[in-house]
Amino acid sequence: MSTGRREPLDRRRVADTALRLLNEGGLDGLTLRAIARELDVKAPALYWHFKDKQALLDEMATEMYRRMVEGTPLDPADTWRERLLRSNRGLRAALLRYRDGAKVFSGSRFTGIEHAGPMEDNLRLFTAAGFTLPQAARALTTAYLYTLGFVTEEQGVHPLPGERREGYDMDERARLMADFPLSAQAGAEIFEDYEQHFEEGLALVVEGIGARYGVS
Amino acid sequence: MSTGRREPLDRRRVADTALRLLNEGGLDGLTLRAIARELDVKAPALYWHFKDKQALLDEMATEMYRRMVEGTPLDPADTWRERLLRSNRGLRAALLRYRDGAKVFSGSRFTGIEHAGPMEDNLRLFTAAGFTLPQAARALTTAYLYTLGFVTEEQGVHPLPGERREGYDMDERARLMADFPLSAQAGAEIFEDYEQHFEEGLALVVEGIGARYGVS
DNA sequence: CTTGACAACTTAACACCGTTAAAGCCAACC
DNA sequence: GGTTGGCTTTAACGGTGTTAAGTTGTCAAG
Repeated sequence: MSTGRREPLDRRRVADTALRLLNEGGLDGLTLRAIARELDVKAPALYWHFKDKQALLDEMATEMYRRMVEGTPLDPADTWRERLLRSNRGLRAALLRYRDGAKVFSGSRFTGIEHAGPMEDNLRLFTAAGFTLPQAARALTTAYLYTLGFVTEEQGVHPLPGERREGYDMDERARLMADFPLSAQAGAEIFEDYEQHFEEGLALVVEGIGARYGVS
Repeated sequence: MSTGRREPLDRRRVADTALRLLNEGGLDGLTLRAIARELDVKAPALYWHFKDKQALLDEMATEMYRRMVEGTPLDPADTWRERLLRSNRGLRAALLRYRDGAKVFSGSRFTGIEHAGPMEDNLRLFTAAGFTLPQAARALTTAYLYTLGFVTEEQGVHPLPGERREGYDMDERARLMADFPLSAQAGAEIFEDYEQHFEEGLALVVEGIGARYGVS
C-alpha cells in the first residue's frame, strides 16, 4: 500500500501522460479511460480539469508546442533564411516525436497565448530584414503550412520514425503502375527518404520567398 | 409504397451518400448508422461493401479526387506554372466542397490507381519543360503538401465556405495580444481573406520552384 | 417445378466510447 | 467541531464500430 495520497492532477500532467500514451495506440487508441487508468484515476475525474476531450487534445497540442520551443533554440542573430529553416525543422521534429503528432497538432488550438512570444520574435526578425508585415506573415505561414502538410503525409507512412505502416509496398505499387512509367519511377521519389525531401521542399519555399519579396 | 425493390448498393453510391452527409454533421457526426439510414438500409449492410469504416473513408477520398479531376480540366498546352496553379486551385476547391474535406482526404488512401493518369500527365509536362524527374516530383509534391496544409487550417476556421467556426473572435484576440503588437496586427493577415492568402502562398512556392530549378 | 447456391441484407448482440449526475471523501478554515 | 469547497468515485446513459448468425430474393442447374 502506498503510504501517502496521490498528488492531485493538473492539466499539464494529464496532457503529459496522454502524450506518452499517444505513442502506443495512436490517436484512435487514445481513450479517456486509458489515460485515466495510467494516472491511477477514473475517467470522469478528467472532467474536473477539462471540459471535454477536445480541450485535453488542445492542451496536448500546447504541450507539444512548448516542447518544440524548448528543443529548438533560436539564435537572435539568425538571418531570416536560417530562422525559417531552423524553426520548421524544429516543428517537424516536434511533430515526429508523437504518433499522429501532426494530426493532433493541426486539429487543435492552443490553450494560452504562449505561442505569441516566438511569433512576435519571428515577425520582428523578418520585418527587420526588410519584409513588410504582410510579407513576413505570409512567408512564415506558408512555410508552416508546408511543414504541417508534409509531416501529416509522412506520418501516414511512418507512424513513428523507423516504423513503417503496412500497405505501402513499393514493388506492388510499381507493378500496378506499369502503364505509368514516370509515376512508377517517381514513387521512390515520394515515399522514401523523407528527411531529404522535406529539406528540398523547404528550400523551395525559402527560395520562393527570397525571390518574390526581393529580400536576400 | 414503392412498387419495386431498391437497387442493391455499391461502393460509389455509399460513398456519394456519405459525402453528402459529411456536409451536415462533419467528420465527427458521420456514423455508419446515419449513412445506412440515408440509404434505407441497416448499418451492418455496409460491411458487405466495405471491410471497415476506414475503407469507406478511403472510397470517399477517392470519390473526392474523381470530382476534382472532373471539375478541373487541364489544358495540355499549359506551362508548368499554369498547371501548378490550376491543379492546386482545383485541389483546394475540391476539398472545400466538403466539411472536413482536407481531413478526410489526407487521412485516407485511394482505392484504385485512377490518380496515376493525371499524375503521369503532370510529370510528363514538367519533364518536358526541362525539369528532371526528381525535380518534377519535388515541385508537384511540395505544392500539393502546401495546399493540403493550407486547407486543413482553413477548414479549422471555415468548416464550409461562408460559415465561421466560433472561438475565432478577432477583437478578443487583439486584446490578448496587446503585448505582441506585430502578432496582433498579423492576426488579420492570418485569419482573414483565405482566398487571397492561398494565392500568395502558392505564388511563393511556384516562384521558388522556378528560381531553384532554373526553369522559366 | 424443385433444388441449391449465392449475393445482399437484417436481427441481435458485444465491447467500448465520451459524457453527465449524484454522491463521497478529505483537507482547510471559522 | 462543523462546514465549505476542491477533487474524485460510482453508476448510468445513449451512441459507436463491429461480428455472428439468420433471412430473403434471384437465378441457374437438374
